[in-house]
Amino acid sequence: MCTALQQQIEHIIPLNPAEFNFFLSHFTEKKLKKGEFLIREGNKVQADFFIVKGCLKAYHIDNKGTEHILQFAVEDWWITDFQAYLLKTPATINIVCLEDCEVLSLSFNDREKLCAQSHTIEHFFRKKSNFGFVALQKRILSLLTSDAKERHTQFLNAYPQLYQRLSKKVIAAYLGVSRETLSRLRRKKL
Amino acid sequence: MCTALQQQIEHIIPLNPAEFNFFLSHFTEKKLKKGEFLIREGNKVQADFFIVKGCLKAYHIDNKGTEHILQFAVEDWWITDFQAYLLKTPATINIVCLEDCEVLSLSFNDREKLCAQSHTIEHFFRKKSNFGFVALQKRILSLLTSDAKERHTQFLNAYPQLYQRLSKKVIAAYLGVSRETLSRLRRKKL
DNA sequence: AACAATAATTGATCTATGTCACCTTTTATA
DNA sequence: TATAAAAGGTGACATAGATCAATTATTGTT
Repeated sequence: MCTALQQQIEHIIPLNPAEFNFFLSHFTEKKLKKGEFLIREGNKVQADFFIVKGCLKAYHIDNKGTEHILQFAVEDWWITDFQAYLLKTPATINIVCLEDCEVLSLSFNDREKLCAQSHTIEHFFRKKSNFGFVALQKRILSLLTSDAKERHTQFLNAYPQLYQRLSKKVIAAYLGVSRETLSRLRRKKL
Repeated sequence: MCTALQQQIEHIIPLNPAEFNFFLSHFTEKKLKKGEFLIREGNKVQADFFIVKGCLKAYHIDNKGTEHILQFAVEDWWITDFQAYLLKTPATINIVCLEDCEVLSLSFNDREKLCAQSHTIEHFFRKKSNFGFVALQKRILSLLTSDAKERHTQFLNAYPQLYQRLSKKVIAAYLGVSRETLSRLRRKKL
Protein backbone atom coordinates (compact mmCIF):
# COMPACT_ATOMS: atom_id res chain seq x y z
CA MET A 1 0.00 0.00 0.00
CA CYS A 2 2.77 2.42 0.90
CA THR A 3 5.25 1.04 -1.59
CA ALA A 4 4.03 3.51 -4.18
CA LEU A 5 4.89 6.40 -1.89
CA GLN A 6 8.20 4.79 -1.02
CA GLN A 7 9.11 4.40 -4.67
CA GLN A 8 8.19 7.98 -5.43
CA ILE A 9 10.41 9.19 -2.64
CA GLU A 10 13.29 6.93 -3.57
CA HIS A 11 13.13 8.38 -7.03
CA ILE A 12 14.29 11.61 -5.46
CA ILE A 13 16.07 10.73 -2.22
CA PRO A 14 17.43 7.62 -0.55
CA LEU A 15 15.71 6.73 2.72
CA ASN A 16 16.52 3.63 4.75
CA PRO A 17 13.57 1.55 6.05
CA ALA A 18 13.66 3.14 9.49
CA GLU A 19 13.64 6.63 8.03
CA PHE A 20 10.84 5.75 5.69
CA ASN A 21 8.75 4.29 8.47
CA PHE A 22 9.29 7.39 10.53
CA PHE A 23 8.20 9.46 7.54
CA LEU A 24 5.19 7.25 6.91
CA SER A 25 4.11 7.36 10.55
CA HIS A 26 3.01 10.95 10.01
CA PHE A 27 0.45 9.95 7.39
CA THR A 28 -3.10 8.88 8.09
CA GLU A 29 -4.89 6.45 5.84
CA LYS A 30 -8.35 7.38 4.62
CA LYS A 31 -10.86 5.47 2.52
CA LEU A 32 -13.57 7.31 0.67
CA LYS A 33 -16.47 6.32 -1.54
CA LYS A 34 -17.10 7.76 -4.97
CA GLY A 35 -18.78 11.11 -4.54
CA GLU A 36 -17.29 11.84 -1.12
CA PHE A 37 -15.43 15.10 -0.61
CA LEU A 38 -11.84 15.42 0.48
CA ILE A 39 -12.07 19.21 0.56
CA ARG A 40 -15.03 21.54 0.38
CA GLU A 41 -14.95 25.18 -0.67
CA GLY A 42 -15.02 27.48 2.34
CA ASN A 43 -13.67 24.90 4.80
CA LYS A 44 -10.26 24.66 6.38
CA VAL A 45 -7.71 22.51 4.60
CA GLN A 46 -5.92 20.32 7.08
CA ALA A 47 -3.83 18.18 4.80
CA ASP A 48 -2.14 17.31 1.55
CA PHE A 49 -3.15 13.92 0.14
CA PHE A 50 -1.18 11.19 -1.58
CA ILE A 51 -3.40 8.95 -3.71
CA VAL A 52 -2.90 5.23 -3.09
CA LYS A 53 -5.91 4.17 -5.15
CA GLY A 54 -8.70 5.89 -7.02
CA CYS A 55 -9.29 9.08 -8.93
CA LEU A 56 -10.29 12.58 -7.83
CA LYS A 57 -10.95 16.01 -9.30
CA ALA A 58 -10.20 19.46 -7.87
CA TYR A 59 -12.69 21.97 -9.20
CA HIS A 60 -14.31 25.34 -8.78
CA ILE A 61 -17.84 26.41 -9.68
CA ASP A 62 -18.00 29.91 -11.20
CA ASN A 63 -20.78 32.41 -10.68
CA LYS A 64 -22.67 31.08 -13.71
CA GLY A 65 -22.66 27.60 -12.20
CA THR A 66 -20.09 26.17 -14.59
CA GLU A 67 -17.56 23.71 -13.20
CA HIS A 68 -13.86 24.21 -13.98
CA ILE A 69 -11.33 21.51 -13.17
CA LEU A 70 -7.94 22.55 -11.89
CA GLN A 71 -6.46 19.12 -11.49
CA PHE A 72 -7.13 15.42 -11.52
CA ALA A 73 -5.30 12.99 -9.27
CA VAL A 74 -4.86 9.25 -9.63
CA GLU A 75 -2.52 6.70 -8.04
CA ASP A 76 0.85 8.21 -7.00
CA TRP A 77 -0.26 11.82 -7.40
CA TRP A 78 -0.78 14.35 -4.67
CA ILE A 79 -3.74 16.66 -4.35
CA THR A 80 -4.95 19.46 -2.08
CA ASP A 81 -6.03 23.08 -2.20
CA PHE A 82 -2.44 24.17 -1.91
CA GLN A 83 -3.22 27.84 -1.45
CA ALA A 84 -5.53 27.14 1.47
CA TYR A 85 -3.15 24.52 2.87
CA LEU A 86 -0.21 26.89 2.76
CA LEU A 87 -1.83 30.15 3.78
CA LYS A 88 -4.37 28.62 6.18
CA THR A 89 -7.20 30.36 4.37
CA PRO A 90 -10.58 28.78 3.58
CA ALA A 91 -10.58 26.44 0.58
CA THR A 92 -11.45 28.02 -2.75
CA ILE A 93 -11.84 24.69 -4.51
CA ASN A 94 -13.62 21.39 -3.97
CA ILE A 95 -11.97 18.00 -4.21
CA VAL A 96 -14.24 15.03 -4.70
CA CYS A 97 -13.75 11.33 -5.44
CA LEU A 98 -14.61 10.21 -8.97
CA GLU A 99 -14.08 6.61 -7.83
CA ASP A 100 -13.74 4.87 -4.48
CA CYS A 101 -10.44 6.12 -3.09
CA GLU A 102 -7.68 5.30 -0.68
CA VAL A 103 -5.46 8.21 0.28
CA LEU A 104 -2.69 9.03 2.76
CA SER A 105 -3.10 12.42 4.36
CA LEU A 106 -0.29 14.55 5.72
CA SER A 107 -1.17 17.53 7.87
CA PHE A 108 0.47 20.88 7.32
CA ASN A 109 2.03 20.82 10.76
CA ASP A 110 3.42 17.33 10.31
CA ARG A 111 4.87 18.23 6.97
CA GLU A 112 6.58 21.28 8.39
CA LYS A 113 7.80 19.29 11.35
CA LEU A 114 9.21 16.57 9.10
CA CYS A 115 10.90 19.17 6.93
CA ALA A 116 12.38 20.92 9.93
CA GLN A 117 13.68 17.68 11.44
CA SER A 118 15.05 16.18 8.28
CA HIS A 119 17.00 17.99 5.61
CA THR A 120 16.48 15.01 3.31
CA ILE A 121 12.72 15.20 3.60
CA GLU A 122 12.78 18.94 3.06
CA HIS A 123 14.79 18.25 -0.09
CA PHE A 124 12.13 15.80 -1.27
CA PHE A 125 9.35 18.32 -0.81
CA ARG A 126 11.31 21.05 -2.55
CA LYS A 127 11.78 18.79 -5.55
CA LYS A 128 8.14 17.81 -5.51
CA SER A 129 7.11 21.45 -5.45
CA ASN A 130 9.51 22.23 -8.30
CA PHE A 131 8.02 19.55 -10.50
CA GLY A 132 4.53 20.72 -9.66
CA PHE A 133 5.50 24.25 -10.62
CA VAL A 134 6.75 23.09 -14.02
CA ALA A 135 3.57 21.13 -14.67
CA LEU A 136 1.42 24.17 -13.94
CA GLN A 137 3.57 26.38 -16.15
CA LYS A 138 3.01 23.97 -19.02
CA ARG A 139 -0.74 24.04 -18.46
CA ILE A 140 -0.80 27.85 -18.53
CA LEU A 141 1.15 27.93 -21.77
CA SER A 142 -1.22 25.38 -23.23
CA LEU A 143 -4.27 27.43 -22.19
CA LEU A 144 -2.75 30.55 -23.69
CA THR A 145 -1.38 29.12 -26.94
CA SER A 146 -3.68 26.30 -27.92
CA ASP A 147 -7.29 26.17 -29.04
CA ALA A 148 -9.78 23.59 -27.83
CA LYS A 149 -8.82 20.98 -30.42
CA GLU A 150 -5.12 21.25 -29.69
CA ARG A 151 -5.62 21.10 -25.94
CA HIS A 152 -7.77 18.02 -26.39
CA THR A 153 -5.10 16.28 -28.45
CA GLN A 154 -2.39 17.27 -25.98
CA PHE A 155 -4.36 15.88 -23.06
CA LEU A 156 -5.19 12.66 -24.90
CA ASN A 157 -1.53 12.15 -25.82
CA ALA A 158 -0.16 13.06 -22.41
CA TYR A 159 -2.57 10.90 -20.37
CA PRO A 160 -4.13 8.22 -22.60
CA GLN A 161 -5.03 5.89 -19.71
CA LEU A 162 -6.48 8.70 -17.61
CA TYR A 163 -8.50 9.87 -20.60
CA GLN A 164 -10.21 6.47 -20.77
CA ARG A 165 -10.91 6.55 -17.08
CA LEU A 166 -12.69 9.91 -17.07
CA SER A 167 -16.14 10.95 -18.25
CA LYS A 168 -16.37 13.33 -21.20
CA LYS A 169 -18.02 15.83 -18.91
CA VAL A 170 -15.02 16.17 -16.63
CA ILE A 171 -12.55 16.12 -19.50
CA ALA A 172 -14.44 19.07 -21.00
CA ALA A 173 -14.37 20.90 -17.66
CA TYR A 174 -10.62 20.33 -17.45
CA LEU A 175 -9.93 21.48 -21.01
CA GLY A 176 -12.06 24.58 -20.50
CA VAL A 177 -14.72 23.82 -23.13
CA SER A 178 -18.37 22.86 -23.03
CA ARG A 179 -19.45 19.23 -23.17
CA GLU A 180 -20.96 19.88 -26.58
CA THR A 181 -17.75 21.28 -28.02
CA LEU A 182 -15.74 18.33 -26.75
CA SER A 183 -18.23 15.95 -28.32
CA ARG A 184 -17.82 17.72 -31.67
CA LEU A 185 -14.04 17.67 -31.43
CA ARG A 186 -14.12 13.95 -30.85
CA ARG A 187 -16.40 13.30 -33.78
CA LYS A 188 -13.90 14.93 -36.11
CA LYS A 189 -10.75 13.49 -34.61
CA LEU A 190 -11.38 9.91 -33.60
CA MET B 1 21.67 46.43 -4.22
CA CYS B 2 21.38 43.09 -2.49
CA THR B 3 19.25 44.36 0.37
CA ALA B 4 16.12 43.48 -1.58
CA LEU B 5 17.20 39.87 -1.81
CA GLN B 6 18.22 39.89 1.83
CA GLN B 7 14.85 41.19 2.89
CA GLN B 8 13.02 38.61 0.82
CA ILE B 9 15.02 35.86 2.43
CA GLU B 10 14.62 37.21 5.92
CA HIS B 11 10.91 37.21 5.35
CA ILE B 12 11.18 33.42 5.29
CA ILE B 13 14.33 32.47 7.19
CA PRO B 14 16.79 34.18 9.51
CA LEU B 15 20.33 34.40 8.13
CA ASN B 16 23.16 36.16 9.93
CA PRO B 17 25.36 38.52 7.86
CA ALA B 18 28.06 35.91 7.34
CA GLU B 19 25.55 33.34 6.13
CA PHE B 20 23.92 35.85 3.85
CA ASN B 21 27.24 36.86 2.36
CA PHE B 22 28.07 33.24 1.74
CA PHE B 23 24.70 32.83 0.07
CA LEU B 24 25.16 35.97 -2.00
CA SER B 25 28.63 34.98 -3.11
CA HIS B 26 27.05 32.37 -5.39
CA PHE B 27 25.19 35.00 -7.38
CA THR B 28 26.56 36.89 -10.35
CA GLU B 29 25.43 40.39 -11.15
CA LYS B 30 24.34 41.16 -14.68
CA LYS B 31 23.27 44.39 -16.32
CA LEU B 32 21.18 44.31 -19.47
CA LYS B 33 19.74 46.93 -21.79
CA LYS B 34 16.11 47.06 -22.82
CA GLY B 35 15.57 44.52 -25.57
CA GLU B 36 18.39 42.21 -24.49
CA PHE B 37 17.59 38.55 -23.89
CA LEU B 38 18.14 36.70 -20.65
CA ILE B 39 16.98 33.43 -22.19
CA ARG B 40 16.33 32.43 -25.78
CA GLU B 41 14.14 29.58 -26.94
CA GLY B 42 16.21 26.54 -27.87
CA ASN B 43 19.22 27.51 -25.76
CA LYS B 44 20.45 26.05 -22.52
CA VAL B 45 19.22 27.69 -19.33
CA GLN B 46 22.09 28.13 -16.94
CA ALA B 47 20.45 30.11 -14.19
CA ASP B 48 17.52 31.43 -12.25
CA PHE B 49 17.43 35.23 -11.97
CA PHE B 50 16.53 37.57 -9.14
CA ILE B 51 15.51 41.02 -10.40
CA VAL B 52 17.27 43.89 -8.66
CA LYS B 53 15.98 46.53 -11.05
CA GLY B 54 13.94 46.60 -14.22
CA CYS B 55 11.14 44.66 -15.86
CA LEU B 56 11.12 41.54 -18.05
CA LYS B 57 8.69 39.27 -19.83
CA ALA B 58 8.80 35.50 -20.36
CA TYR B 59 6.96 34.59 -23.54
CA HIS B 60 6.40 32.04 -26.24
CA ILE B 61 5.56 32.61 -29.89
CA ASP B 62 3.00 30.13 -31.22
CA ASN B 63 2.94 28.69 -34.73
CA LYS B 64 0.72 31.51 -35.95
CA GLY B 65 3.29 34.05 -34.79
CA THR B 66 1.27 35.28 -31.81
CA GLU B 67 3.13 36.10 -28.62
CA HIS B 68 1.86 34.70 -25.30
CA ILE B 69 3.26 35.92 -22.02
CA LEU B 70 3.76 33.44 -19.23
CA GLN B 71 5.12 35.82 -16.64
CA PHE B 72 6.39 39.31 -15.98
CA ALA B 73 9.13 40.02 -13.48
CA VAL B 74 9.98 43.27 -11.74
CA GLU B 75 12.08 44.19 -8.71
CA ASP B 76 12.22 41.38 -6.09
CA TRP B 77 10.76 38.72 -8.38
CA TRP B 78 12.53 35.74 -9.82
CA ILE B 79 12.37 34.58 -13.40
CA THR B 80 13.69 31.75 -15.56
CA ASP B 81 12.47 28.96 -17.82
CA PHE B 82 12.02 26.71 -14.85
CA GLN B 83 11.31 23.60 -16.85
CA ALA B 84 14.52 23.97 -18.84
CA TYR B 85 16.46 24.99 -15.72
CA LEU B 86 15.27 21.97 -13.79
CA LEU B 87 15.31 19.31 -16.47
CA LYS B 88 18.32 20.65 -18.37
CA THR B 89 16.35 20.68 -21.57
CA PRO B 90 16.47 23.49 -24.18
CA ALA B 91 14.45 26.58 -23.31
CA THR B 92 10.88 26.65 -24.60
CA ILE B 93 10.36 30.30 -23.79
CA ASN B 94 12.16 33.60 -24.31
CA ILE B 95 12.90 36.10 -21.58
CA VAL B 96 13.65 39.64 -22.66
CA CYS B 97 14.14 42.97 -20.90
CA LEU B 98 11.29 45.46 -21.24
CA GLU B 99 13.49 48.04 -19.50
CA ASP B 100 17.19 48.30 -18.66
CA CYS B 101 17.73 45.62 -16.04
CA GLU B 102 19.98 44.59 -13.21
CA VAL B 103 19.70 40.96 -12.16
CA LEU B 104 21.46 38.46 -9.91
CA SER B 105 21.88 35.07 -11.50
CA LEU B 106 22.16 31.80 -9.63
CA SER B 107 23.28 28.73 -11.55
CA PHE B 108 21.46 25.43 -11.15
CA ASN B 109 24.57 23.79 -9.74
CA ASP B 110 25.16 26.53 -7.23
CA ARG B 111 21.57 26.42 -6.11
CA GLU B 112 21.72 22.68 -5.59
CA LYS B 113 25.04 23.00 -3.82
CA LEU B 114 23.68 25.69 -1.51
CA CYS B 115 20.61 23.62 -0.78
CA ALA B 116 22.68 20.54 -0.06
CA GLN B 117 25.03 22.44 2.24
CA SER B 118 22.43 24.38 4.12
CA HIS B 119 19.14 23.07 5.37
CA THR B 120 18.03 26.64 5.97
CA ILE B 121 18.62 27.63 2.38
CA GLU B 122 16.86 24.52 1.13
CA HIS B 123 13.94 25.57 3.32
CA PHE B 124 13.93 29.00 1.73
CA PHE B 125 13.80 27.56 -1.77
CA ARG B 126 11.06 25.11 -0.86
CA LYS B 127 8.96 27.98 0.44
CA LYS B 128 9.70 30.04 -2.63
CA SER B 129 8.62 27.16 -4.87
CA ASN B 130 5.46 26.67 -2.84
CA PHE B 131 4.44 30.29 -3.25
CA GLY B 132 5.19 30.12 -6.95
CA PHE B 133 3.00 27.05 -7.25
CA VAL B 134 0.09 28.82 -5.59
CA ALA B 135 0.45 31.82 -7.88
CA LEU B 136 0.33 29.63 -10.97
CA GLN B 137 -2.69 27.74 -9.67
CA LYS B 138 -4.52 31.03 -9.31
CA ARG B 139 -3.62 32.03 -12.85
CA ILE B 140 -4.96 28.74 -14.23
CA LEU B 141 -8.23 29.14 -12.37
CA SER B 142 -8.49 32.68 -13.67
CA LEU B 143 -7.89 31.54 -17.26
CA LEU B 144 -10.51 28.82 -16.90
CA THR B 145 -13.20 30.74 -15.05
CA SER B 146 -12.96 34.32 -16.19
CA ASP B 147 -13.60 36.01 -19.49
CA ALA B 148 -11.36 38.69 -20.97
CA LYS B 149 -13.03 41.55 -19.10
CA GLU B 150 -12.80 39.83 -15.74
CA ARG B 151 -9.18 38.83 -16.25
CA HIS B 152 -8.37 42.40 -17.18
CA THR B 153 -9.99 43.75 -14.01
CA GLN B 154 -8.26 41.12 -11.88
CA PHE B 155 -4.87 41.99 -13.29
CA LEU B 156 -5.44 45.71 -12.92
CA ASN B 157 -6.49 45.26 -9.30
CA ALA B 158 -3.74 42.83 -8.40
CA TYR B 159 -0.88 44.80 -9.95
CA PRO B 160 -1.90 48.44 -10.43
CA GLN B 161 1.67 49.76 -10.53
CA LEU B 162 2.85 47.07 -12.92
CA TYR B 163 -0.14 47.77 -15.16
CA GLN B 164 1.02 51.35 -15.56
CA ARG B 165 4.53 50.24 -16.33
CA LEU B 166 3.59 47.89 -19.17
CA SER B 167 2.49 48.55 -22.74
CA LYS B 168 -1.04 47.58 -23.72
CA LYS B 169 0.44 45.15 -26.18
CA VAL B 170 2.16 43.04 -23.54
CA ILE B 171 -0.78 43.26 -21.15
CA ALA B 172 -2.97 41.82 -23.90
CA ALA B 173 -0.45 39.04 -24.56
CA TYR B 174 -0.45 38.22 -20.85
CA LEU B 175 -4.24 38.21 -20.51
CA GLY B 176 -4.59 36.05 -23.59
CA VAL B 177 -6.55 38.50 -25.73
CA SER B 178 -5.79 40.52 -28.84
CA ARG B 179 -4.58 44.12 -28.62
CA GLU B 180 -7.86 45.21 -30.17
CA THR B 181 -9.99 43.43 -27.61
CA LEU B 182 -8.00 44.91 -24.74
CA SER B 183 -8.44 48.36 -26.23
CA ARG B 184 -12.21 47.84 -26.39
CA LEU B 185 -12.33 46.54 -22.82
CA ARG B 186 -10.52 49.64 -21.65
CA ARG B 187 -12.83 52.00 -23.50
CA LYS B 188 -15.80 50.56 -21.66
CA LYS B 189 -14.22 50.26 -18.26
CA LEU B 190 -11.99 53.23 -17.59
C1' DA C 1 -35.64 -6.52 -15.08
C1' DA C 2 -37.62 -1.79 -14.94
C1' DC C 3 -37.16 2.86 -14.18
C1' DA C 4 -34.93 6.97 -13.08
C1' DA C 5 -31.02 9.63 -13.42
C1' DT C 6 -27.07 10.95 -15.72
C1' DA C 7 -23.98 11.13 -19.74
C1' DA C 8 -23.28 11.78 -24.54
C1' DT C 9 -24.58 13.34 -29.09
C1' DT C 10 -26.38 16.50 -32.47
C1' DG C 11 -28.61 20.55 -34.75
C1' DA C 12 -29.77 25.50 -34.64
C1' DT C 13 -28.62 29.69 -33.12
C1' DC C 14 -25.96 33.37 -30.46
C1' DT C 15 -21.92 35.84 -28.77
C1' DA C 16 -17.35 37.00 -27.35
C1' DT C 17 -13.34 37.59 -29.30
C1' DG C 18 -10.17 37.39 -33.31
C1' DT C 19 -8.70 39.32 -37.73
C1' DC C 20 -7.97 42.81 -41.13
C1' DA C 21 -7.63 47.41 -42.53
C1' DC C 22 -6.92 51.98 -41.58
C1' DC C 23 -5.99 55.98 -38.75
C1' DT C 24 -3.93 58.71 -34.82
C1' DT C 25 -0.66 59.25 -31.22
C1' DT C 26 3.53 58.48 -28.99
C1' DT C 27 8.27 57.23 -28.83
C1' DA C 28 12.76 56.51 -30.73
C1' DT C 29 16.54 57.93 -33.67
C1' DA C 30 19.36 60.21 -37.35
C1' DT D 1 13.81 68.99 -35.13
C1' DA D 2 12.39 65.81 -38.66
C1' DT D 3 11.32 61.31 -39.80
C1' DA D 4 10.65 56.67 -39.06
C1' DA D 5 8.90 53.16 -36.19
C1' DA D 6 6.10 51.43 -32.82
C1' DA D 7 1.95 51.70 -29.94
C1' DG D 8 -2.77 52.42 -29.49
C1' DG D 9 -7.55 52.93 -31.13
C1' DT D 10 -11.70 51.84 -33.93
C1' DG D 11 -14.91 50.01 -37.48
C1' DA D 12 -16.46 45.99 -40.34
C1' DC D 13 -16.56 41.39 -40.67
C1' DA D 14 -15.28 36.35 -39.61
C1' DT D 15 -15.24 32.46 -36.52
C1' DA D 16 -14.52 29.36 -32.53
C1' DG D 17 -16.99 27.98 -29.15
C1' DA D 18 -21.19 28.73 -25.97
C1' DT D 19 -25.92 28.06 -25.21
C1' DC D 20 -30.43 25.98 -25.77
C1' DA D 21 -33.29 22.22 -26.92
C1' DA D 22 -34.25 17.75 -28.25
C1' DT D 23 -32.77 12.74 -28.68
C1' DT D 24 -30.34 8.71 -27.67
C1' DA D 25 -27.10 5.91 -24.93
C1' DT D 26 -25.46 4.45 -20.45
C1' DT D 27 -25.35 3.78 -15.65
C1' DG D 28 -27.10 3.12 -11.14
C1' DT D 29 -30.91 1.74 -7.95
C1' DT D 30 -34.94 -0.68 -6.08
